[in-house]
Amino acid sequence: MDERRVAAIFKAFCDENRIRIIKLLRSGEKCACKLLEEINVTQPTLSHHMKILCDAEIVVGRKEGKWTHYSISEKGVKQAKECLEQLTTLEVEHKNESCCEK
Amino acid sequence: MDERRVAAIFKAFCDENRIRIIKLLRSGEKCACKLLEEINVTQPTLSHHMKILCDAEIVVGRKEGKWTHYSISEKGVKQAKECLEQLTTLEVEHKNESCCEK
DNA sequence: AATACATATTGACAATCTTCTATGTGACAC
DNA sequence: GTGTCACATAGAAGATTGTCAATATGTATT
Repeated sequence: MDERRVAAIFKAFCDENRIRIIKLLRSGEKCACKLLEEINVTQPTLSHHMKILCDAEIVVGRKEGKWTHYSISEKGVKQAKECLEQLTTLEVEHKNESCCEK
Repeated sequence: MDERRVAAIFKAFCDENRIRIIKLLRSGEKCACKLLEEINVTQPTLSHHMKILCDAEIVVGRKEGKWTHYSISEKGVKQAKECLEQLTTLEVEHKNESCCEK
């Protein structure tokens, strides 16, 4: 996965309000109006954050009439975890000798 | 863990150059000068990124004379993984009824 | 069609972030 | 001490992001 995509995924977790939103969604699907009641931003700002969360695929939106119900995407979360794992696992082969020895 | 700290941790993974740096460190400890050769930024910019990575505790620096050797922090990575896990695991209790029903 | 409601989009502004140049600091060699 | 090297810090410029008010879009109701 390229650096650009990785950055986009973890951008979901880089803002305090988005983290609050994710935490709220742990208790299950919620519509935007309910989320709006609980976090202290205007409706367009919430909409903006939901877009970032959906683009990162951490959250999915389900439209139903006038409402949009948001929930945590198990698939997206799995991908984020795998991404974090792959990014931070030390390589056993090709181990570099340290540079700049005394 | 509070939202501010969570955001700081994942900020480590929100920039393309920082992701490149982390990837480079998968092959083992590297000093700043070596990292500088491989990513296309100036020395102060690298220093700035290393500070963010160290603050997030994803990377640790080890000073040795003039040099600083950086490596991935197993402890910090573990914490980030646990944080991601905790943030995205659905709660079984207190399951909310969906709002805004037709 | 007219209205009301839920959400998205636009445009502007402020805050934050990335990057640079210039300079500072600490370690080693002479 | 003087010079050099590796890295950090300060300050400024430009880009990106978060936020809001205003407006648009789409859906249901009357």
